[in-house]
Amino acid sequence: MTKTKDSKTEHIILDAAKRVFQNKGMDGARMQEIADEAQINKAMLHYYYRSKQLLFEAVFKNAFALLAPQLNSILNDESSVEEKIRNFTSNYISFISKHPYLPTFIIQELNRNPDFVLQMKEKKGFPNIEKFKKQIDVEIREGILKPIKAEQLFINIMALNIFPFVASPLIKAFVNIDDKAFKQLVEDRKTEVADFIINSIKA
Amino acid sequence: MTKTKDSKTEHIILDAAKRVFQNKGMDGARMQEIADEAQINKAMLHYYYRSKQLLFEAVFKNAFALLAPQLNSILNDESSVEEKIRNFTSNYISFISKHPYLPTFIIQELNRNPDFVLQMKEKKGFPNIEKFKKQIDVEIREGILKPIKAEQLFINIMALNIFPFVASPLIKAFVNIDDKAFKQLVEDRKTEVADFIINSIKA
DNA sequence: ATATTTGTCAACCATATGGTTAAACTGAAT
DNA sequence: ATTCAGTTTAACCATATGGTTGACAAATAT
Repeated sequence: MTKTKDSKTEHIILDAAKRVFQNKGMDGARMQEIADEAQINKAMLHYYYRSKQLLFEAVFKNAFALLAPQLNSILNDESSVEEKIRNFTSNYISFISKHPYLPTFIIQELNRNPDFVLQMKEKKGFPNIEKFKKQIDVEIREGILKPIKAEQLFINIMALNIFPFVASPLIKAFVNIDDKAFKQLVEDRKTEVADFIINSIKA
Repeated sequence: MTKTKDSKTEHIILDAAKRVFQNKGMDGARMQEIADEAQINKAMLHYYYRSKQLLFEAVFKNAFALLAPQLNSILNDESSVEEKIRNFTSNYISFISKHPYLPTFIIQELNRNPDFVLQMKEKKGFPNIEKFKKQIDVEIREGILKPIKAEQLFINIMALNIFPFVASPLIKAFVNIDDKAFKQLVEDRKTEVADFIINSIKA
């Protein structure tokens, strides 16, 4: 503890802002609503975070920092590709079930402002595919996997895991199920998705 | 032509609104910006569409009506599952490459207002999974496909095809490629994705 | 005890924004 | 030429919104 005030209020604000921003997005969120959510005066938001933009960025970075390690686990772990896929699929779905707004929030805001991702890229710990690429090539050469481009496989893994959360209203409507059935479907995907992928790529 | 004015201005407005709403979303869009985009007085927007909400709904329904038939092709066509998957994957990616904002827009706005999907569900031509379900069960019984739940397969098909467009800024950053390389990657997916799915489900 | 910094609040401000109005223009029908 | 419905515009309006200020309280330091 060198200097960290870490005032309680500051944390309460960030927490309230998280809820509001993740529900409504930057454009839909109102400073007053965040203040109400935090049960605090609106001026406090500016006292601690200066502006809506900066408060938003604090929330965003926070959210991103939560997601990045999840993805790094599949990109940089030491286990075999199959193990990684099984672990990731199960862990990721568990994780997001606890934070269902996270992926939608990040994807939505990144689309709104694509330059934003450049700032993230600077940071250490930003997910990078290089190591994964090498591993895939090795396992293909060893005959464990069928030939596939690491990039495509990675996109597929992300897509199969993340998409259901991002598109849940659409899926619920098309498949014609309620929240409860959807939850079950997602729960089943913890193994379904891994099997689906492995099935496809195993030699 | 019973009564259809279909005034040119009305169309110009809808077109401008499409561009602005699909870029910025309902909350981020400004009526003035739409008016500027249409090179027209702001009052015209209200003259033809009454309110921002109604103009937005016109745009949204329009967008949805464009997407729905694409999905129906995989749900209701007469061809075999494998054919459907190959056709859909190729057609859908071609289609969206021409309208890259469509899926993001629809998903984003549906998340903002999940009740909205209920109104869509009423309409005829709303994608429905029932027929597809039966077909999958038949092909499984015939030994053409490995056992899989139709719902999960459908989600997987949607995910693999749609996700790259929705999450493009994220993917470009992780895979570390520029717009051109991303385009190529997506182009490759026209066959890659179909192969990936078929590989996994074929008995 | 006193001064100083830090935190909190109600009231306020400038501007942006969705929406309205009343007048003017247009072009076809009479 | 006049009328009239439909169209277009500039000027407005009410409200919402991000942000600021100055007074005051509560810690913290001297």
